Amino acid sequence: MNQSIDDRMNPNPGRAKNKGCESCKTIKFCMNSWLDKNAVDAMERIMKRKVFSAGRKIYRRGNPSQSFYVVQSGTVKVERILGDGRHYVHGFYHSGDVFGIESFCHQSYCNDATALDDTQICAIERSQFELLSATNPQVQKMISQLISSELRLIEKRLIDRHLDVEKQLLIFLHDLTKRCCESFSEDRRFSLPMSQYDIASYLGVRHESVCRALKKMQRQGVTQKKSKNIEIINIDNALSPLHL
Amino acid sequence: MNQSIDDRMNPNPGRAKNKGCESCKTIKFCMNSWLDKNAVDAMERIMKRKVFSAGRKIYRRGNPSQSFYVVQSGTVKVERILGDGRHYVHGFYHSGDVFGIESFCHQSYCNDATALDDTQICAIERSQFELLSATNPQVQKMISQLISSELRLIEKRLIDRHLDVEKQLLIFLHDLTKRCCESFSEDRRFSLPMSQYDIASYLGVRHESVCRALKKMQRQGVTQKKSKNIEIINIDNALSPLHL
DNA sequence: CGTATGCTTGATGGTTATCAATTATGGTGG
DNA sequence: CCACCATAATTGATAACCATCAAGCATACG
Repeated sequence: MNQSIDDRMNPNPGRAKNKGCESCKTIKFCMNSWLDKNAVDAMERIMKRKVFSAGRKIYRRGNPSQSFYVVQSGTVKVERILGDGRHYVHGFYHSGDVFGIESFCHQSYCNDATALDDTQICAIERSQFELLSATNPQVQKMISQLISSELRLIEKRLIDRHLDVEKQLLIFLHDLTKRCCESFSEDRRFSLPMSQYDIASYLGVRHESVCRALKKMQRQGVTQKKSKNIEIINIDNALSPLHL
Repeated sequence: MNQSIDDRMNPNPGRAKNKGCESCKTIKFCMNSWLDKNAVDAMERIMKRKVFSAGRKIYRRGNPSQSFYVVQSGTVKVERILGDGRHYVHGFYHSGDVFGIESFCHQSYCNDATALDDTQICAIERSQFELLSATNPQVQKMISQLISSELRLIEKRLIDRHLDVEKQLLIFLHDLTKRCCESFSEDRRFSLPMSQYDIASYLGVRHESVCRALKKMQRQGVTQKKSKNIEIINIDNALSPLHL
């Protein structure tokens, strides 16, 4: 409850040079894939690149929701603390993901957003975005599509929540692998950017359960761990009975 | 799996006379509350009223999602059958609710929609709606707001899913009371439009658990049952420790 | 009046929350 | 470079909750 202790809000986040979306590695994931050249150019003019170091807050619940964001590199955790003290993780966002959309139709942010890594993001101001959207139907449609994507993701989690912890964790790691490893056939070793506590909050279970499930997967040879890195060995076989 | 047995799709649904939104009892809940007089008139011209009797399908998963809908009276269940055979209930929709929005950004419907009562609805064709939306920023914004509302509801369910069945059921009945009873201070007796199986699918639990929880609430005097009617006696006291 | 569907109840086992305690890890300052 | 601290991860024991299976009852509907 003592906010000042954990107050890591970045008072003056680093600002990266705007090099243009053409040079951005995330362009193939980014919202620009919805848009034609003209719209991309217009979007590019209203995007501001920023850098946050690990642990910094990007926005905070209750602040006016003036922008939404695209992750260029790194990982962002979007969460809030519930009335009963639990942490609810709305989502983890990786390179190419759009976040802050859950608050787009609200005056103020519903969640806190925190950089888990050193993270580069593109900020899009809503006021400028709405000017653009008023004249460009592609841009209009984009925002509905983005909110709709969030809806699908949350609904998927709602449906998966009846599965036992181990299966939920398999699905979580599988999705993470798809996001974090460039190509799926390549190296599947990566370090988990979030803590077991974060994963537990995301899945709605206790951190002890996450720990035990991870251990069990290692014993069964589904994953391997070397220091902080995790490697997915044969997750597909483990997932196949799940009717995904 | 034998679809024809349960094939209750209405081949030729009744069509109610369009009397205009002014005379519609749901106007205070309806999407029209977002819009000014001009936009309401325009919406009114593209809305078609239809009647479905209990058990009829309004749309079906996989069909092209040409319309979305507002409930005038009655109750609509939106659900789909998952890969493992479970029924997942996306939502129940009552007077004034908008449904079909979950499929707005898709080519085809993601779910089946079924009338649980004799139900009157307004259908809004997407093609006509998008023409309207291209020139009217209020209408544009409305669709984002509607999808965003669905997102909030689903997220609420995701968060509540860790609660035990009895608490989830309390919350469910509380929400239902707010929707089904005109004023909250008035009579809180109403008949549940959906089966215990439906409620169980909505909450992601077994129907036996729903039955036991309902019985327990009756024993504790939280609810009373007379034939098919249920009456909420003192749900607020039961809900107060839940930090809602 | 028979059948289908929904509802009810009991017994049992499995999964996870909970509480408690210990070990590892990373970062900080001396 | 090491000692120290805070945080994260681990492990064990126990109890609560719910799924599951099975069987019987109620209700509606033709």
